[in-house]
Amino acid sequence: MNVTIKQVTLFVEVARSLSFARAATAMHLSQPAVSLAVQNLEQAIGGKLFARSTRSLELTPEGRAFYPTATRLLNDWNEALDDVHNLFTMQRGKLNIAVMPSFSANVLPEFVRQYHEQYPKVNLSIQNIVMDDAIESVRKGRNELAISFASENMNGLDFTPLYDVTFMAVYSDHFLSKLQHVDLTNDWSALFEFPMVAMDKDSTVRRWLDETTQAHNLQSQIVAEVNQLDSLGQLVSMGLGVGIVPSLCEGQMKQLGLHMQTISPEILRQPVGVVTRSQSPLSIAGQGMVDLLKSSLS
Amino acid sequence: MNVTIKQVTLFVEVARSLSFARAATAMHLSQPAVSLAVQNLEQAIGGKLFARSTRSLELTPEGRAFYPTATRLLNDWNEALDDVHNLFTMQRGKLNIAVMPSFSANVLPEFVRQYHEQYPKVNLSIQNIVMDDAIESVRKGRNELAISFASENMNGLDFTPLYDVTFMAVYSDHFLSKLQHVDLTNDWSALFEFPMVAMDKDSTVRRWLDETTQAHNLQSQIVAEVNQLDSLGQLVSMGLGVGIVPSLCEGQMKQLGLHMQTISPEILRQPVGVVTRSQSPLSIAGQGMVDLLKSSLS
DNA sequence: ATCTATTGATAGGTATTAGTTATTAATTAA
DNA sequence: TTAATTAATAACTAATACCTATCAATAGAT
Repeated sequence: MNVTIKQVTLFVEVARSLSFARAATAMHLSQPAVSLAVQNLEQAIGGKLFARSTRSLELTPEGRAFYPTATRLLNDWNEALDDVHNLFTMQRGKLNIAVMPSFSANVLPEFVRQYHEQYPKVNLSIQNIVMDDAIESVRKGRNELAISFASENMNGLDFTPLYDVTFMAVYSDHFLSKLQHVDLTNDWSALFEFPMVAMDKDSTVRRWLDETTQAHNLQSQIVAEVNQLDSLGQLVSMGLGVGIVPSLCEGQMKQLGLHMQTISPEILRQPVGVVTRSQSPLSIAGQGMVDLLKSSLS
Repeated sequence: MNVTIKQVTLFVEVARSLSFARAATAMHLSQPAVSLAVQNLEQAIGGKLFARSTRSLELTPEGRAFYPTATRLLNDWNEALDDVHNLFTMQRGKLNIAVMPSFSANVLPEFVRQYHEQYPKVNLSIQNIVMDDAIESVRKGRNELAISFASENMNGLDFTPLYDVTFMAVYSDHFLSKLQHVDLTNDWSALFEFPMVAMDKDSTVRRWLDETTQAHNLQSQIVAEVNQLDSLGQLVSMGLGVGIVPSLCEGQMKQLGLHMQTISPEILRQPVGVVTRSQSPLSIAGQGMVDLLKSSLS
């Protein structure tokens, strides 16, 4: 016979109440059931835990020695199972995610607030890194998921699109008179007559911009390169030139007193989505994140 | 369904081997049995521990989180049960006993050696106190058993006699010529013609001696009172007088170069035995002690 | 693409175990 | 001595753990 949780539980209950009958009613069992269970436990561990006569019941020295150990075992057991259960019901848990900068600067704060409201016990760790690194961190397993554009190399990764990012022209008062009546929605080439402030060469946004201008045989006059969208906004606001930024940044740019205008959406349109590992299942906390992203961003 | 040890054991085994089939053979079960057990466990804790398809098996994030906890639980469990088992097989254990001085000075050392040889893992704690305190300590539960004479008040205590202690006369060369031809076995009154070294008034041995002399209308000339048998021996060896000591001390006295002679045994004869609590059962280690005492001292 | 081998899930039946009621034995209190 | 209480035992029943047989899915080989 192997020792079971139930046997030890019953031992503790009998030891506590010093009565087989009372322990039985407390555990919703019949008295013989408890009697048998304790007998089996005693046989399994090779000695008596109780000294019993029909009218008196007490622990043997070994029973007395085992009692605190037994309660500790049961407590540990229940606590551990509770912990896993809470993991599933998302009352606890830890979720590591990676987020690309353009998302983190704009949509993320409000989104994190929502997530935390819904899953308050989940410890959320957000890593703010460039797209390629974000995707790589998911591949390596350091983060459970990433929110970013889709990359070319997505071997072993799943991409769940959330929404498409379009790009907008941004400019200051300086260019207002020349641009406010131009319809960039149909033809964005007019934009290339102006000096331009762009992101660094290694930025994904810049790469797409270059590819697209090349494909359309356009020539851009880039007068400044920066490595942050915010810096780009600063330079544009100084009248250095116009810029092309993800529409997500609209709020950010307008705070700098800049004007924004939609450009032909078919040209520069990129899906933003959730990157996860193909084989690895998501944790409950991670699945909750994906669900919330889907419902609140589409 | 309640979570069982077996279920968690199987979870750990499957997680370790990353195969239901291998885990099954390792645990001497069929594959469906393992499958069912893990399913039941998953249902009990409210979520999946494994992400399984027919050709690939891996832990979910929750399963990964639970795995170390599960192994810890199982280790604790087995270790605790081993501990109790060892308590019963006396590979471990602690035994507190009280021993009265006259026993501890003579018989005890060799006896402890025997006990330790037989039960090497038992941590034996010996308290060396006077008879009444020894008995009281058992009543209070501070010691599991005591080796001593029987006391008058033994309410709630059991006394298991081991052997009878007789008393002997002890004297130095100084009294040799006068005593060596006297037959104290039949008539000990001759002893009272000599000055006597005795134990303190509060010693049990002294009390019995006084009671017995009074009952026989004898008059003792006590020239010195000491509180230790060894001191008594010292004074006797200086020729101060004769003494009456438990026969157990024969060796101790002869080492001091003293002579010993049996006195009429019916007069001063006291049973030495094991004192235990009536209701409380003995620990296995304690029972072993009693058994050894019985077999080696009777 | 098709076939084969492998692996986990499912279904149905059986053996084992856990739990039940009824009864007995022992012991204390009246 | 009797009544009441308590744990152990016996005999039976319900629950469940486990087995065999089979199915479904998939990766790798042909």
